[in-house]
Amino acid sequence: MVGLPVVELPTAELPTAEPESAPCCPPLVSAELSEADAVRMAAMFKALGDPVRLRLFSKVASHEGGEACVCDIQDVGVSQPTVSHHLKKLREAGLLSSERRGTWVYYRVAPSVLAAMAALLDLNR
Amino acid sequence: MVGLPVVELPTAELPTAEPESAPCCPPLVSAELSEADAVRMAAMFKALGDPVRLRLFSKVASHEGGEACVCDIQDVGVSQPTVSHHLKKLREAGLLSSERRGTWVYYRVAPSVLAAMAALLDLNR
DNA sequence: CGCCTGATTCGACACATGTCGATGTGCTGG
DNA sequence: CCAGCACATCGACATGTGTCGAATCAGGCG
Repeated sequence: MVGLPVVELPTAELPTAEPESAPCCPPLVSAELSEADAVRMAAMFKALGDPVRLRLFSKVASHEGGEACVCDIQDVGVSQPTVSHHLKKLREAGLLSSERRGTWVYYRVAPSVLAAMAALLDLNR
Repeated sequence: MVGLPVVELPTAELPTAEPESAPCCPPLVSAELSEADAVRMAAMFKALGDPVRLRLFSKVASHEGGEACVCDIQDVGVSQPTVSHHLKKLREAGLLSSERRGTWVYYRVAPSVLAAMAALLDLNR
């Protein structure tokens, strides 16, 4: 659980795919961030910086089996298109991944995300 | 340590003298967030969701002695008023506190912030 | 006092973001 | 093949956000 290598964030799985294979999360407090690192990490924080998105992320993360279909989590007080919009943002930020199975689309937390956040805070030092 | 009334984040006020001693963040992945918690936590993430602010935060956090004056950290590629603006945002989000000593204003990371982020990720479970 | 330096505030502006209803797409079942 | 459900995309709109220069405030120093 400890000593994980810094993990890479997809940053986008849409048409706009970039190489962008660099590690995402140097410790936040032990050394000053480079501009490039700051941009990448800020994108992650920004994606979680909306109450609706944070709730959606939490619903997926805490859902049984580690995944949830949209219908399971879409009750967050905004319209269905808006939910879809926010899920897309989370996907583009590399925090969630999606997969269609039959009628439903299932979302799960991207595997390396939590480890990345831990590394970010330098908690496994 | 868990299950207590999560604390209100400042959300405003420049005087910046609030106690702010309790943890702010229920675990993010073990259970679904309430709307109120989501709003509070999202405000925190949002404050870190800008590259300039993230760099400023990192500069303060990693600075020797745990504090830095504005002149030490203002080289982030934007004008000095913009730096001041972002520092204000970080202050309002409860992430930094400031103190004037003579000519200079010193910023430091609010004491409970890092612990709060750790709790948020449920890493001390 | 007057001035210089450090820092915040103000006013303005371009741009990004969150939201909605309407519409489109993909799959299933009759 | 068509009706219907689950999601996604589109277009539009109000609001929020990051940025700047100019003005202002706060201290130190001649």
